[in-house]
Amino acid sequence: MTNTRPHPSVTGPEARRLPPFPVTVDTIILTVLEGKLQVVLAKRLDPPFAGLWALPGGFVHPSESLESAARRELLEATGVSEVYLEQLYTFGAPERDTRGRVMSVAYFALVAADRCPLTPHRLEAEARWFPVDELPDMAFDHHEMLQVALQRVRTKLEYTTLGFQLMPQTFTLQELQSTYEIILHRELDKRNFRRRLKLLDLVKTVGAKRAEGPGRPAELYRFKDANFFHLREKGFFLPF
Amino acid sequence: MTNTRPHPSVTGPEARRLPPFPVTVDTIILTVLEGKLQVVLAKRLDPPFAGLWALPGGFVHPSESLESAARRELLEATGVSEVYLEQLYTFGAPERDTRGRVMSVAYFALVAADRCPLTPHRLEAEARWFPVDELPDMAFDHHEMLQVALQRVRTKLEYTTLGFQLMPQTFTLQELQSTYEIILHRELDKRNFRRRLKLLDLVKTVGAKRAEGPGRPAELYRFKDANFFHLREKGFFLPF
DNA sequence: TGCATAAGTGTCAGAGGAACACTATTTAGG
DNA sequence: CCTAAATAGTGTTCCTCTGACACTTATGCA
Repeated sequence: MTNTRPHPSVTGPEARRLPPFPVTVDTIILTVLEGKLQVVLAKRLDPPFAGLWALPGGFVHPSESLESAARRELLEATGVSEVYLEQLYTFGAPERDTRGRVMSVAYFALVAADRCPLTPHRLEAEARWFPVDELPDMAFDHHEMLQVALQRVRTKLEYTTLGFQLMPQTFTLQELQSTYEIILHRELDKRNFRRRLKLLDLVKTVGAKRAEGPGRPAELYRFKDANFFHLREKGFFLPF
Repeated sequence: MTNTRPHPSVTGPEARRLPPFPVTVDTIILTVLEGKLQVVLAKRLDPPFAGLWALPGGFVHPSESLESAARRELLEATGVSEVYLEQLYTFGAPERDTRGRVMSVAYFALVAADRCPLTPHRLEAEARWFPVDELPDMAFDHHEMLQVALQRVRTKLEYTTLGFQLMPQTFTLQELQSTYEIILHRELDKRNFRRRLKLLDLVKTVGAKRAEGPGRPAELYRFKDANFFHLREKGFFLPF
C-alpha cells in the first residue's frame, strides 16, 4: 500500500502526510536590443543569494492561474503587458532552492524592442537587461532555466512566427533578418530570406520608407497576421 | 509593496501568507497495441470522481524529483521502467481540482508494444489500456492533458526518433511504418518511407526473417542508435 | 503446381533549398 | 553639381529532396 493513489482529498490524511510545496513562477523575458539578445534580471534583495541577479519571479497567488502569475511578474518587472508568453518547463529538483522544496514553473516572454524600456520600472528591486552571452552569476538554477528558454526559442523560430513578436509594428526587412541572425547566431542570405517571406505571404509594405544616414532608404513593412501561428499548419517552415 | 518578490524565505511570513499547493504528477502512458494508439487509465477509488477513469498520478514526495515521481507512478501503473519519459506541461488552473488548488505536472511516456502487459499490475486500482479514440469520461482536466500529449507526440514524431520508443528490439519495416501511420492518423507510402529510413541510416537488418502466415517473410531490423535523438541535429526530418 | 498473400524494390517529374553578384537610391563631401 | 560611399533591393542556376506511382520476389496452402 502506498500513499500515492491519484488525487486523494486535499484535506484528507494523505495530503497532510505529503506536505504541499511553495510554487513560484519565474519569467525569462527576452528581447533583441542593441544588436544582442537580452534578458531581464532583477537583483535579489533577500537571502539566499541576496545581491545576486535572478530571473523575475514570485509566488503564485491562490486564485490566479499560472499564466496570470507569470503575466503579473512580467508586468512588475518590465511594465509591459500583452506580449507573447509561453510556459517553458517546470523545475522541481528537491535541492534547487537552498531553503527547502520550492517548485518553479518557468515561462518565457518575447518583448518587441520598442516596448522594452532600458530601465524596467520594477518598483522594489533593481532590474535591467543583460545580453545572454554576458551573464552575471545567477541565483538558484536560473542559468539552466535561461538555457532551456534559449533552446526553445531558437527551435521554435524555425517553424513558427515566434520571431515576429520581437519586432515593432513596422520594420525594415533588414531589421527582421538581423533579429533572426542575432537569435540563431548565424548569418542568413538576404535574397533567400526575402524570397521565403514572400512565398509565405507573411509581410506587406506600409508604403513608407525609412532613411538612416546615407544609403538607399528601406521600405517599411508590417506583418499580415498579427498573431503568432504555426507555419506547419500552412505546410511551411522557415529553415533559412 | 507586494508580496511577490522573488523567492522569499519558505518559512518566512510571505510563505505563510501565500499558502503552498499540493503538487501531483499525472502520467500519460502511450503505446500502440492491436493497431491502435492506447493510453493507460486507472479507475478512481475515492471521491471526487470516484468510479471515473483517470490518468495514473499521485503526489510528489518531498525528497524525489518530479521525474522520479512520474517514473514511480509509471512503474506502479504498468510495471515497466526504463521507458521514454518526458515532461509535458504543468496544469495549474485554480479550478481544475474540485477540492481546492492542486498543481499537476504532466509527463508522457512511450512504452514498446512488447513491454506493456494488457492488465497492468497496478496494486490498488483497476487499470487498463484505452484506445485514444474510444475514451470514457475522465476525471479532472485529464482529457485536456491527453490531447496535449497527443499533439506533442505527433509533432515530435516528425523531427525526432521518438516513434522508435514504441517498437520492440527487433521489428519489420512494415510494423514500424504501421506504428507511424497509427499515430499520425494517415497512410504513408511504403517506398518513400523506406527510402527515408535508408537515407537517415537509422536501422539495420539483424539477418533473420519473420513469416506470419502466407506471403514472403519480412526482414527483421533493429535501430542503430538505441537512444532517442533529434534528427534536426543531423540536419534531417522525417516528414513522410 | 499454381494461386493467394505479403515483402521488397526504382524512376521520373516537380518543388524547394543553397549559393551567388549586380543594380538602384540616397547622403555627404569636394 | 558631380562623385564616391553606403545601404536597399532584386533573379537565376544547380541540385537535392519529395511525392506519386507498379511490378517482381518469396513464401504458404489448397
